[in-house]
Amino acid sequence: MPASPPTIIEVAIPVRIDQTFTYRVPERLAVQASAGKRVLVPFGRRKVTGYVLGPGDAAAAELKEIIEVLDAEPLITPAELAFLRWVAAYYLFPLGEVLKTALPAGINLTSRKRQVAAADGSSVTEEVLAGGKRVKTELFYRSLSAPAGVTQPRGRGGEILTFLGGMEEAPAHLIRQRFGPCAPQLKRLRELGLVTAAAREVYRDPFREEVFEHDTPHILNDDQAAALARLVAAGDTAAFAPFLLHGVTGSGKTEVYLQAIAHVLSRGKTALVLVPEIALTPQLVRRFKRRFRCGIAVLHSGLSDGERFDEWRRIRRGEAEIVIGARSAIFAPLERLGIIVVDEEHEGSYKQSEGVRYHARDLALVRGKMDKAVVLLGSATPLVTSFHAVREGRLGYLELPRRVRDLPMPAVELVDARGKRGETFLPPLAAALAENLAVGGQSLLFLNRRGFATYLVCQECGFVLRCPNCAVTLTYHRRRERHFCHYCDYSIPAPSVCPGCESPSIGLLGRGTERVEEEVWELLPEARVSRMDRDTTSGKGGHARILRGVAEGRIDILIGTQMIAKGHDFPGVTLVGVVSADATLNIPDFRSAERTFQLITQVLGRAGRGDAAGRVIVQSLAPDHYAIRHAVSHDVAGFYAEELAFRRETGYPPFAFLAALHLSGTNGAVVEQGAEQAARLLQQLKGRLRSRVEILGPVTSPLGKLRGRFRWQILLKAPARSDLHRLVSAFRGAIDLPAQVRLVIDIDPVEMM
DNA sequence: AGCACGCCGACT
DNA sequence: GTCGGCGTGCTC
Repeated sequence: MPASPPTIIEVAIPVRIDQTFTYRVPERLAVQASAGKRVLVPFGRRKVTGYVLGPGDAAAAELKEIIEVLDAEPLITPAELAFLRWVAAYYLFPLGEVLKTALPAGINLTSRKRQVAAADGSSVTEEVLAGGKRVKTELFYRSLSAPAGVTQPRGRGGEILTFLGGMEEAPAHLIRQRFGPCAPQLKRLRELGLVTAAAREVYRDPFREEVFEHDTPHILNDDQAAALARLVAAGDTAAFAPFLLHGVTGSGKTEVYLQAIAHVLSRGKTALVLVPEIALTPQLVRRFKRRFRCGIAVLHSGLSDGERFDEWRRIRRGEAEIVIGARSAIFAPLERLGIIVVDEEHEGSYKQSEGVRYHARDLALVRGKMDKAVVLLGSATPLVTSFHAVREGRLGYLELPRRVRDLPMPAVELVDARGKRGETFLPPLAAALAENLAVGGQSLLFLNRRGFATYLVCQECGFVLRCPNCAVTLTYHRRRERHFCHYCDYSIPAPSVCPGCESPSIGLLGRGTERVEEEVWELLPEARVSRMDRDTTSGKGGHARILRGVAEGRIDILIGTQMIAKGHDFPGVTLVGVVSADATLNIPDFRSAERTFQLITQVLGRAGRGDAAGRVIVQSLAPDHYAIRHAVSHDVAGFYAEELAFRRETGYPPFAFLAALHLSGTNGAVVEQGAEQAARLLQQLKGRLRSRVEILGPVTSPLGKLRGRFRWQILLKAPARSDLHRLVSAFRGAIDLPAQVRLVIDIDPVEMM
């Protein structure tokens, strides 16, 4: 006998409360209200969208009735729900919020209270239901044989008719694109009975306009072929199989992704490709569209809500076999998932730091394990934790040690800049820039700091210009004649005298890309110079404009921040100069050496053209530091060995697990009290649980005050993940902070295998 | 996260 | 005298 439909259901609501809710289902909705669908429910004084988890327990509390079932079919499968439950439990975030994050934005209905002017002039509060993305429809035109007595119209109407005659049918946007605004003509054609129009559901496709030429798989070199063979073998076992694809820059990792995915598709499975940032998706999508004729969907935050909803629906319906997207694409509703590729797995942008604080790189491994898929982490500079997992045998190792066509690694010259802080270009770099310009080569200059000068200091009284909201110095931007806070965007006009003592002897110290640009003008006035950083790429297509300039040879020297180190191909670049390799080395973070090594290695990989290895000059104030030494000698294994020794000694990941509790608020004293209260509770719980977690703090966050909020943090270090998780969960259940103090729990992303 | 209730400062 | 600031509590 079939189970009778539940009359009581458990519902997850997207609010910051760590509990689910139970509702009654009226008889008329009983059959429809199944797990995975959305329901509109009364919640407090408003109506909100919730997610049905399954049958509920008749609790003691009085239950409200659901108002409506919003979906005909479930939005998520039981397997997806299991994954999202894992995410909620692991990151200590309410399941309803996790579900909302995983689903396309803007689909939910909520009631809002609004002040509405009444007829008599007074105002009344009115409840309005808002939200809910709809499917988009478009008119499709089709030509008919002309009815008797109707002559073919002249002018634009006739042109359109001829155009339609040559094809089955055409959507309105295509006609508009070819003929410009033509609504009156189309209306006339319909009235004459020469065309018919039918509304049809369409997808808002971000790549609609483009046509793609096909290409065929490239021939692999021996390393690529060996890597592919292992991926193919793993794919055929249909078991969870995680790999690190460690390939030097230019070694052809993407071609391995493409062919591994082709194999997965041939087995009737699907593929998910994660990329670190939106700017890199178009070029990758084009490469995929040229190779594959199956459905490819794109998911990232740069799409409009409508586009994202449509891409999501295509995937949900099984119309896309490949999904390419940024971190949130880890939640893509792909079924029969065969492979997850995480490109540039070391990139920090895989970490979501608002709302649900997940790490997509880690979740790829979790989801891959649940779905029995191959997980392929690709990088030229893998995370230290990934490298360690390889050594422990938890991650398969695929190596591409050579560049395609056996292009040699660039020759790197390390220049000791100690005692020469005032000089932007030491003689070797200045000479190399001039030589390269003379022979018509392109150069890249890398400095990971934007603006002109890092800070303003008074030579008279020692005053340093700082942000009133954040504990950082203000960076001087010459073009805009202002000092900016790079954390909160606060700015003030550049003062001409010291704001403290009014002395005119103020100095601008520390250099950024803007100043490097100026100094290149002075050094090489005939060079065509451009700069690429957040200040010059802010507008729409700002990225593309500069990249095109370089590609078309209109730029001799490109100066940039880490933007130029990542992903983009600069095929004509024969010289790379690192102005100061140390800018990122001294930030107070145990990962700063790792980040510096990765950044330098990535930027070195930009050198080389055709079959010629490029030339690289690295200026450094710390030429003996192991991160810089190993980066310039391309000694990846050497760096990891030293970094792992350092991590072992200091007790950082992968030899310990971390969590951070961030407390913030506008009242410093209250936040500090909250932090102390939290630390005391942690100590108590630690004793009770006999936990081996180390509790550091409370301490003020590195930035103390950020964007006007006071910040304190408590760091937790544990030898085992389970230990850490038990303590933090217990803490979260027990803590009762004043409402002004906001608590954010950051479970540090470390290896998940 | 909203949303309303509630209790203290500067305004028509 | 009220408008409105945000501190506090609640949501099946």
